[in-house]
Amino acid sequence: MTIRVVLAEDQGMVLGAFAALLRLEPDLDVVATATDGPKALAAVLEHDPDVLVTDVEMPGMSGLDVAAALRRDGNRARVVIVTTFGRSGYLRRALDSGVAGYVLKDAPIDQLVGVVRRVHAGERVVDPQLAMAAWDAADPMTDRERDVLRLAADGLPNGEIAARLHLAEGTVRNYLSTAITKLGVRNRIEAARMARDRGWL
Amino acid sequence: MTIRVVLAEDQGMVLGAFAALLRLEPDLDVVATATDGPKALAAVLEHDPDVLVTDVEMPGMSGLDVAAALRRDGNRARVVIVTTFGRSGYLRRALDSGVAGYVLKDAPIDQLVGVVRRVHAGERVVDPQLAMAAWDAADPMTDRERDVLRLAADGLPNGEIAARLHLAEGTVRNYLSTAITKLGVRNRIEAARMARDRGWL
DNA sequence: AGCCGGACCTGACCAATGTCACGGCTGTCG
DNA sequence: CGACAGCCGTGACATTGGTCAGGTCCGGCT
Repeated sequence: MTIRVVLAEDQGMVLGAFAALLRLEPDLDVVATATDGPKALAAVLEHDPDVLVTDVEMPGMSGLDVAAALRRDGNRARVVIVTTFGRSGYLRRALDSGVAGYVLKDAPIDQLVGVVRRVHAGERVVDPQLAMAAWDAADPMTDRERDVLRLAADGLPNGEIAARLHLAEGTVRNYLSTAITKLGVRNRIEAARMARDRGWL
Repeated sequence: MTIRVVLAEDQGMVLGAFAALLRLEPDLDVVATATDGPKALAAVLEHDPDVLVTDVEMPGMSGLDVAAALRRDGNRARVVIVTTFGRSGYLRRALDSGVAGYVLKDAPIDQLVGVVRRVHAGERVVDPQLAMAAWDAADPMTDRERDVLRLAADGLPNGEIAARLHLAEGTVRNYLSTAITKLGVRNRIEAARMARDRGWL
């Protein structure tokens, strides 16, 4: 009774290393790999695996988007997210998307194999250290503030942000100002950095 | 005659995967691993390996810094850099630091093992796709411009940048202005993004 | 020597950003 | 209903950021 796994990760070398490692386990079978979001989704639909192991940040479609899409389709595959740093905002969205496991790339490698097995057995597994952090920092920003900050983070001037969102320039300034105040920072750059670090963008 | 390797990479899970993979090769021996720059340096000094395989971005000290330090000490270890995306500026600095190999994490996993062997045999190996890109984009910024842009990228206001560098505020503005002009962008945010993407910070 | 180019540094000026006080709208609770 | 709280949207005003036109100093070249 082997566990059939699909593996998605955009960095080819890391993907290869994870795949080689999972194949070493006699009860695991890596049936397909993918290097971006859409390919990951297609691979799951084609191979009908027990578990999808995926990175969050991938070209085209994030691992979270893939998980949400599978959820909508009623696909039976259980999803394990593997990500770089503890962006607590991601975890929140991941849980909303029905993700079954959430592991940090900082963790020791054995943990990955363990989580795949436990998730397949029906458990929901989240790195405990991260689970703590997720709840003490809820996103304080409104949708509009997030929209504006996202564009500002790319270096767009207020005028252009206003044009894209069909707002007055003063309004854009206002949203940025409230975002800056809520996050307790000094300007849009620090605000963008903090929001990004916490997975709020 | 096994090749003795030290492996440095800050993400524990990736480190573990690479280590497991290299250990599968009969002619390679992973004698130590490290999760930050200073530990990598210490591990090389203690174990005197043939090859150091290291990430660029690590806490404390970058892989490039470690390579430069080894070079200065006349250490015999040959250095292979493994990094995420093709930041051409990094490659330039890497070659200056006497690095022997440079591989992208996007590449297939087999390449890593091959490069380690070829580097140990005395070759200098650089991902050819990347080697091209490195020379068509030289860093146009002066040292001072880089200093200022680095701090601006962290969100510091001009006044504070001026204080840290013992400059007048007008001077800071001027450096940022020239950097913005040279890079052909609209503001400090875009300038920081571009410089980062190209490995110029 | 005199000239030139480039990095470094500066203040004055205008444009972009951040703050504030204010309305309109919607939903909730007594 | 009326009071309240929260999000959305706006213009006027102060602060910060970007541009310009210089100035000094140093090394290379004629």
